[in-house]
Amino acid sequence: MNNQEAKIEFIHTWGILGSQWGINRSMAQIHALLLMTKNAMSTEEIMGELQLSRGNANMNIRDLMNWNLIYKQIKAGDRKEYFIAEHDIWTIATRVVSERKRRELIPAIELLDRIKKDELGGEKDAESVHIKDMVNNLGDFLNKMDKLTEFMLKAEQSLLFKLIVK
Amino acid sequence: MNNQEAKIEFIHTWGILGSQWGINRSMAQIHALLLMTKNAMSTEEIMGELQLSRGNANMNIRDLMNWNLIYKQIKAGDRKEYFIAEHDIWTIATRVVSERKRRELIPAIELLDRIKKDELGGEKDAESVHIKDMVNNLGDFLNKMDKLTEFMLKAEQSLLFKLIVK
DNA sequence: ATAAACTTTCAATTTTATTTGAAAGTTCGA
DNA sequence: TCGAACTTTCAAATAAAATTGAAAGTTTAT
Repeated sequence: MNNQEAKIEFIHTWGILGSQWGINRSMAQIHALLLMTKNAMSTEEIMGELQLSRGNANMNIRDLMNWNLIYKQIKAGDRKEYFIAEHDIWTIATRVVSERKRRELIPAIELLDRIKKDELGGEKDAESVHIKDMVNNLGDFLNKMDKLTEFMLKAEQSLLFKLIVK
Repeated sequence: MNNQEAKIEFIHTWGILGSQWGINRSMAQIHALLLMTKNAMSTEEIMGELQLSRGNANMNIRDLMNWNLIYKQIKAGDRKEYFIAEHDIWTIATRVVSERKRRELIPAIELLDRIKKDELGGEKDAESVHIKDMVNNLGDFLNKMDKLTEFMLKAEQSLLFKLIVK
């Protein structure tokens, strides 16, 4: 019945959800914690709040920085590093899309390009033709998806949703 | 330099890619194999081709059927079940989007709805206001994403890409 | 009703991913 | 240059996920 409880519930469940879709629980929870925290937190504070080891906290904080989902913040007269989340949801979304593109889409496109270039032959039997068709179709589709993500990354949030969602 | 080699390379690498983005290797490989195979295959044939145990093959075949990415096919005068992949790339894409929506988006929307309804209080301090704002903004955004996936699922392929990709 | 042909289940095992925490590394002020 | 304050690394431990294969279950033809 108060916002502190809401925050705890959010962090807990976001961790479970994250782990269901392939993001490790610690990373999802650190992100959830920083999302719901207005000000920057130190590694110590994060470790304490989520009961994580130093190594685990450090490694997942670095991962989140690689995703550009959190930033380092320096406080004057303090040697500790503090971390603060990107709080703008549309910015978060574009960062996630851009990272998924880099990890999921690009390697698949590269695979299909390589196969097309190096391996596809001109055999005319039905199975061979099918393979060639599938490689081509899948390659074309993935390139369109790539364009689609580019569009989204360049578009303004309001434009995208006006266009699509009325 | 021939299509059979292309098929083998595709299956192998698709399995690795799949496992990098949270789909288990067996499932990704079975899907790749059936994608690249024109005709339906039996469990035995799949096991043989990919060197999987019966249990593993059976379980991942069932998963792929739950994703609606492969279908059971019965051959007259044969008791074995055969499996064939959905070969149309746009149809595959809509099935994947629809499954990811069900698994990734809906649970997150439900979490935020629940928090909004049951837990958010009216505290006025900066941290509490921040939590409330984030829950609301994230909830709104996820609902828009839900609309976006609905749009994609209803749209024709050509419409979507004409609209977005010129 | 039986048995052969086939599919599904699941406890045990193996593999992979995550987490820990102490040690090594770095930075900075005095 | 030293050492305190802090961050990073990484081998070992733990936890989670995938895989195996034999046993149990199901279906069908006779």
